[in-house]
Amino acid sequence: MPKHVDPEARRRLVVDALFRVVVRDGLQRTSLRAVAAEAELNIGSLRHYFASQHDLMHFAMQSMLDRVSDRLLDHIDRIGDLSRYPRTEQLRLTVELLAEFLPLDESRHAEVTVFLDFNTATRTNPALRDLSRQTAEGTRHLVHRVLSRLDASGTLRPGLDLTIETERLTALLDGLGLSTVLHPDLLAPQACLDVLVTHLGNLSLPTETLTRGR
Amino acid sequence: MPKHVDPEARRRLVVDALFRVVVRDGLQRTSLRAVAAEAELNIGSLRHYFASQHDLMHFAMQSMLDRVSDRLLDHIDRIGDLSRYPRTEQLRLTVELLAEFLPLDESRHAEVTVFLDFNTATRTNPALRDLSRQTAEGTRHLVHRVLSRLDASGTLRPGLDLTIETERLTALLDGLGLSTVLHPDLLAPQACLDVLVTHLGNLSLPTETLTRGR
DNA sequence: CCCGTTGTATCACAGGCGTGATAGAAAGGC
DNA sequence: GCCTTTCTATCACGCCTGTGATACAACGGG
Repeated sequence: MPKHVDPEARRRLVVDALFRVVVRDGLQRTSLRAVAAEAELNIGSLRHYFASQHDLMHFAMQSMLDRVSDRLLDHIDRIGDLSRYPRTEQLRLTVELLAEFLPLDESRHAEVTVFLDFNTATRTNPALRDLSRQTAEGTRHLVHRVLSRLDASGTLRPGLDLTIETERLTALLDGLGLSTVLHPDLLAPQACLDVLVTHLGNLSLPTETLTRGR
Repeated sequence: MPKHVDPEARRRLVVDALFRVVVRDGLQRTSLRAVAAEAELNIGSLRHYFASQHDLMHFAMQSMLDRVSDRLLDHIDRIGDLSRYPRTEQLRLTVELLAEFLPLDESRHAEVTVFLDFNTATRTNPALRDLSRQTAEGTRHLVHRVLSRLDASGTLRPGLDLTIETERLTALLDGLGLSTVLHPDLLAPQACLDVLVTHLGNLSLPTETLTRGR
């Protein structure tokens, strides 16, 4: 016995509309009325599902983070145990995993755009700071874990300071996302990927050593 | 015979106030009234020096970019001909130059904060897009030039793709700035610098080769 | 059928915004 | 001293914002 409307689906619909408005007009111009219009909903309806603007924003940001997180966890699951792959393959898989952070297709481009707008907003918006903080820590943890696994497999060059390398790779991913979102014409998706490949190649042992070590 | 007020100084005063408001409250909440209050000026006065909000914003962004640009050019002048230094010194000088982009002290922190807020705003603000675009290109040119000089001096490892390396280093700088501004507690200035040093060290020939080559 | 819950739709209000218009003060060349 | 230019200060207007209040429709269990 289904209820007339599914509140959860309704919220998703609203949040999707919000994302579209943010991508199109920026978070600054994302008002309740604009979102309602985009969702083809009356503002009264919208407010029935979100008590306040803050509620909507918080829920939207949380939703975005959940989607990214889910996709990453799913990707990690699909990979399984990294150490069972040959080392060159490990690098390829790692690139693919980290590419989830990059705006390489339209969907991820939109996602990174929203991500960026929300996160920069948190600097002066205490209500969302915790979310942003946790995300930043989460990203670092993931990057650190990935690097640790590669290191444990002997794929990386010895003597790397993983703390620094984590920060370096994280900053690289952030910077690539920023550039691509702000200046898509200056940095094509493929170039973005090339940079990531180069970086990981740089952290790893030379190819001949890798293939010998397979 | 000095005029009672120097219009140029007045504008600088207003722009400085605007920067403080942006740092404190974010660009979103930087209204004419807020800037006027921060500058302890009447909004009528403010509007006498800036015909419209757009004028003020454009002038402010241009001013910020000019300051960064001036500081960089000045720094480059101070260095002079890079190739006359030993190679390890070249790296140190390069780190120092590129550190001008990083929020390592309070002044540069504020600057990067404003820079970031303005640039992210340009995504959905056509009025400032050109400025942002030129800046992005300018940064890439500078980074490319620095890498080229190092390469010409034989300080870098051979076989590097400077196009990719330019993008990589630019993204790294952007990412470090972003992290430090959004999460100062997660990435200390010194760590920021460590990452940059590591990166440049990574691009260059091993130290023993460098000292032999001096 | 009836009633409570759920959803939809409006209205009104206070507050902030950029901006046009305007009035008055202050300064400086003549 | 006068007059023009420069500067300061206010008022009012229309627009958009989030939100409280409220009325009305629609559903679904009893």
